[in-house]
Amino acid sequence: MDDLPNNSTRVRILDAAEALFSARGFATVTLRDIANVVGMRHASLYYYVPGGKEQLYIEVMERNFKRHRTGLEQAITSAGQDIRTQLHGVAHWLVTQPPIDVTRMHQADMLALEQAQAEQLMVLAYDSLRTPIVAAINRAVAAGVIHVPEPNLAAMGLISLIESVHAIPAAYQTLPLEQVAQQLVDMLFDGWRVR
Amino acid sequence: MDDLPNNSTRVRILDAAEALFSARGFATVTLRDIANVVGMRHASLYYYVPGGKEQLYIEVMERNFKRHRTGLEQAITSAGQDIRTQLHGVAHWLVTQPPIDVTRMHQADMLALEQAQAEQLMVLAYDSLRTPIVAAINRAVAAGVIHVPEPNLAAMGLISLIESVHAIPAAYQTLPLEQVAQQLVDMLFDGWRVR
DNA sequence: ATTATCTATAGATCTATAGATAATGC
DNA sequence: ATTATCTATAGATCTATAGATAATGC
Repeated sequence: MDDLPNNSTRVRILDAAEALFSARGFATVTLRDIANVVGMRHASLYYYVPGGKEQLYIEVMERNFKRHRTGLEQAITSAGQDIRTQLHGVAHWLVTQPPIDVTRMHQADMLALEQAQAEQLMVLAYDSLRTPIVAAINRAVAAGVIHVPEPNLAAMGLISLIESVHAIPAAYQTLPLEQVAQQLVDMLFDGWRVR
Repeated sequence: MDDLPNNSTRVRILDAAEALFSARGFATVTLRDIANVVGMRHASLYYYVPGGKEQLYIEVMERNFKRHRTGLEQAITSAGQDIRTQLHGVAHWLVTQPPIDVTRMHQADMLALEQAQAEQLMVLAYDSLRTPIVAAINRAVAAGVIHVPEPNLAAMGLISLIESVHAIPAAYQTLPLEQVAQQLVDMLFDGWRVR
């Protein structure tokens, strides 16, 4: 990486870009949108990110997923040994982060990138999100506490389920997202079928 | 509605637009993309849809959700009384339809529409998807077969979980989507916790 | 001097419209 | 005559670059 002016302005640009790209995707966000949040003209962004919109997206998403990997690992570790509590920790972490829409990334955003970079980014995304959760699942399966036939599928399904809280319109939000996400986790953990 | 030239070409345009908008969203799809699929110049689309891109999106999505409502109801009805089989029917129906990404719709696509139309469309979306599934849930709850604390949340969560099959890259698709969707339904139905 | 930002603008692309032309139906 | 499609183009917007200007640090 080139570290030209690695100061706080650059971080503010990345933060603004991350929030916007995460919520709305590559095509829907313009450099003007990002510059407006930071409080500068869009041309000035090229001083901090010479590669332009595409580099900005890739850099921001790589940073995002690397942070998610450690964030998820810490959320699970600090939750103790109980798998349900660990999953609540996962839900809490995800809800306090910018939204992740893996389907939109895969089906829309990646089309704007060169294929090699797109594939690399998607691998990073899947690995970062999946690995910590699959590890927690496998430990609980080994302990005989849960039964999960397809841990990889289960981990990505859990992510999608939790992220679906961002589909709820403001008018319907009676509870804080944090609690809704916990309800969704409990639903998946306990299952619909009566016991 | 104006029914100008309500022939098969118009239906082909709507079909192409629906597939593209559903997969990639409003901003990522251009009128050229749609016209290319149909095999005409993008200017010719205005003959069939004078309201342009926005009308096309709204009309296509309204058609989409109305079809989902009846499609889901029929999938559930024709599945018999067993709730698990009914949910497999839901999964089968959804997987054979264009993908639905409610989060992307809510957070990105709706920004391109006028607020009143956006709200109306989102209400139609939620009602069309939720109602048939909530009805099935409530029947099974009344019969004492399942336990679902928040049926509305559960229904939308189920949709998101099933639609997450579209986040799987082609290289990882070892099973047909139909079967993966069924695995996800079973996972939610049975739950992770050992019985 | 260097760093950070701005103005101005080129070039590409997209939506939408106007008007011409070809194909079809009476 | 009407229906269906095309060409050409206006107007808007977006990414990106060039070069000017202001602010900062030695």
